Amino acid sequence: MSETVSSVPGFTCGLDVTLRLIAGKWKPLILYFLLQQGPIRYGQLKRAVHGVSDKVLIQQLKELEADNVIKRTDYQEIPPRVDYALTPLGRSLAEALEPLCLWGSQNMAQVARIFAERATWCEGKAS
Amino acid sequence: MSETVSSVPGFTCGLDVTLRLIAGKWKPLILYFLLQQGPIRYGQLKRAVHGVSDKVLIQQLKELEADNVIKRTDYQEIPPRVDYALTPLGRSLAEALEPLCLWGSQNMAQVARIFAERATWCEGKAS
DNA sequence: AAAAGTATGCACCTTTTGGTAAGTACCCAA
DNA sequence: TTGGGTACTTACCAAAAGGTGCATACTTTT
Repeated sequence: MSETVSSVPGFTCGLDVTLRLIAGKWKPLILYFLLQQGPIRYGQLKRAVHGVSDKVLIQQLKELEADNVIKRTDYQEIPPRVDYALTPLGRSLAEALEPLCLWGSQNMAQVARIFAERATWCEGKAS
Repeated sequence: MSETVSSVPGFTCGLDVTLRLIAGKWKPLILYFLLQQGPIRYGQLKRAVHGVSDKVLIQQLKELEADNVIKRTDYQEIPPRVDYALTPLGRSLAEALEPLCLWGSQNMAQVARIFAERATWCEGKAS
């Protein structure tokens, strides 16, 4: 940990490496849904990832593609038909996210209570 | 996935639950270092989490404590001596992060190349 | 008396991030 | 001719997030 493998970014540990690669509110969810349902169309992915805007989804898809985490296939049709899929690198990364999916599913009730308390706490501050 | 367990936040899936709980640039790293070295002092934690400011570290520690993810122990001494440790909930969450640590360590070289290309690409845009 | 150390607070600021709104291109259907 | 659908672009903007700089309290050390 006292030496970094690469000088480009100063990674502090393995977790730092991964987090920087998937930094972006929607990227982990994009990978998750591509793992579950991929390859899928742009529109289908947008519906799966609730709440994201076109502008940001496209932006983060471009970044993931540039980083060789996902693969984009344009069928050159009209209307446009484009598929997104995980690369081998992306697949291994998405699989590493699975324990977080499992953890969230198993602890959903407790986390919901935590968020309810957060809401109460924020309301208290607002007054 | 069409029904959410709780109405407080509209979770889309288990991963969404987890990501929202640890949303914050430094939180995953805080959990990671507490798992590796905990319980530890504030100063030691700050050194382990490279680059974070006091203001933000304290803020995110407060949030994690409020969410029952970590536990803070003030020994009421002068100079101040404060320990931070994982709660059982926090420990299980930190353990779910371990595959991401492993993935990052195993793919560090390739990710470093990705970041190098990003730098090249950004330089191109800057000119 | 001044400095050091530890953990933390706070006002203000900069940067980052995600979103809105309007637009594009082109074929097909109405 | 107009509207719909798909995937995507772009200018501008608001909110969120993280950081800076200075300060606090108190004991011990110099």
